[in-house]
Amino acid sequence: MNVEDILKTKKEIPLKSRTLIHFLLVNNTVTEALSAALKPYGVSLQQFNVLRILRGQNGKPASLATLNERMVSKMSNTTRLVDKLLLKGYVDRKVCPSNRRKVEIRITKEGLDILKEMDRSMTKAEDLILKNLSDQDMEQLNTLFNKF
Amino acid sequence: MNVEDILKTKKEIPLKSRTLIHFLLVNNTVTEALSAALKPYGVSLQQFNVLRILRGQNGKPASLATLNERMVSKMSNTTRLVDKLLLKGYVDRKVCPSNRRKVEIRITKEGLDILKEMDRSMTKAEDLILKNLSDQDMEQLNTLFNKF
DNA sequence: CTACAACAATTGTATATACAAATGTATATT
DNA sequence: AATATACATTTGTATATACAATTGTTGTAG
Repeated sequence: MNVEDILKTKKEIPLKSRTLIHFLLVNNTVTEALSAALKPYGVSLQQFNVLRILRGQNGKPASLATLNERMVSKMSNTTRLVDKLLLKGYVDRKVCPSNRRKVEIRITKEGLDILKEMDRSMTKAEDLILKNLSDQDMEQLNTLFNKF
Repeated sequence: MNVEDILKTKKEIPLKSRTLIHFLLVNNTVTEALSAALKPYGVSLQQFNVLRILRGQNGKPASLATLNERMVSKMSNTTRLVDKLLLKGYVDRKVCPSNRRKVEIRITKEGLDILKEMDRSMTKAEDLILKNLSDQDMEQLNTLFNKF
């Protein structure tokens, strides 16, 4: 993926701008591929993310605030995001008995099952996205990403 | 920005997943910073992008299809995106006389002026986002991004 | 114990995005 | 010329996201 080709410009783009534009372009291909992998399951990347976080809790419930901390996007979504997962039966939500301001969210058996299937699909997508990168390339990327 | 810290997990994450998660995390910080820089001007990143493309046309009009090709996201937005810019007076749209299916979109004087201001603000944001990266780091990133 | 601040989640509203269907125009086929 | 096909954009609809305001609950100071 060459930036100048895509932007169809002859002018040289300053290194910083070029890097960020390139970043955003790659982001699109990445998120498109990942979303496509989840499409058969009818969940968004964010919803998948929440399911994974809940699985990582190993039965312990998570509050909305906890989810939000671990996720990337904003709070206001989280309520409605969980609503969607609830409708699909992948999570379970109840008021926390010790602090009624909080809610306890858990992944259901059904959620765990479907998540396992999604994992397979996601792994395939990841392999495809990263097929041209060596392990060393990825290590390098991670090192560079740490500088952001 | 360390991935394991953010995800609060003890388990080692496979290299590929780790790389992609890290990528998405960086994407959030990047887009947040860039959007924030544009906020005072009341335009989204996409709108800014369109204005830049139009400036790059040097007076030549662009059709929606052209914009769409140069942009990253999807067509359906583009009509409405241009609507917004039109409302703000930053662009001008008329039916193409030689092919009435097409539209000719141009950036206005006002658009050019405001774009110049935005550029300053964006450059500052870029500097901030990339403050920990050397030129060599960025070159490396660009090389790696070419593999996607 | 009352009033007030802080907390956790939800709701409202506006805007953005994705995908499919529809509109209007041009080109090609017969 | 009439019809079908392809093209370029627009519109409809559902969903996603951002930000502010609101609700209900808990903790605390007087």
